[in-house]
Amino acid sequence: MANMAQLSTAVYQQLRTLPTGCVTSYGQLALQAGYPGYARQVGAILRGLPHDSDLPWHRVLRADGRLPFTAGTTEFDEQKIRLLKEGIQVDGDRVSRRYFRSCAVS
DNA sequence: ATTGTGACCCTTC
DNA sequence: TGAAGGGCCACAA
Repeated sequence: MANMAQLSTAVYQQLRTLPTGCVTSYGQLALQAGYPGYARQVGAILRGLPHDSDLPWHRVLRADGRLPFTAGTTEFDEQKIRLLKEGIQVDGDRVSRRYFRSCAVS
């Protein structure tokens, strides 16, 4: 089990540290927040974010690098635009893995 | 108590 | 690369 209240808090805090130009996955985010195995709940949390939130929700993708929304939907376009605006190359409905959290030099 | 439902993930072909 | 199958966990009905 887990206290969802602090899970969301931990997730918010963790997400806040994700630098511009970097992306991560739901699973990684959950892990870094201290809740391994809670990827789905992370999704549920982001789903509940107000549309005008300051948090970089768009930097969270699936583990395989694809966007979580079906191509064509407004949500999909919104996220894609935000990513491109940060200089993250989006190829169709996915992003190259090198953008994943090791923004550090390679 | 059971069942279905996700902005999910991983291992194996 | 990509599909399939199974695992995962909180929540609502």
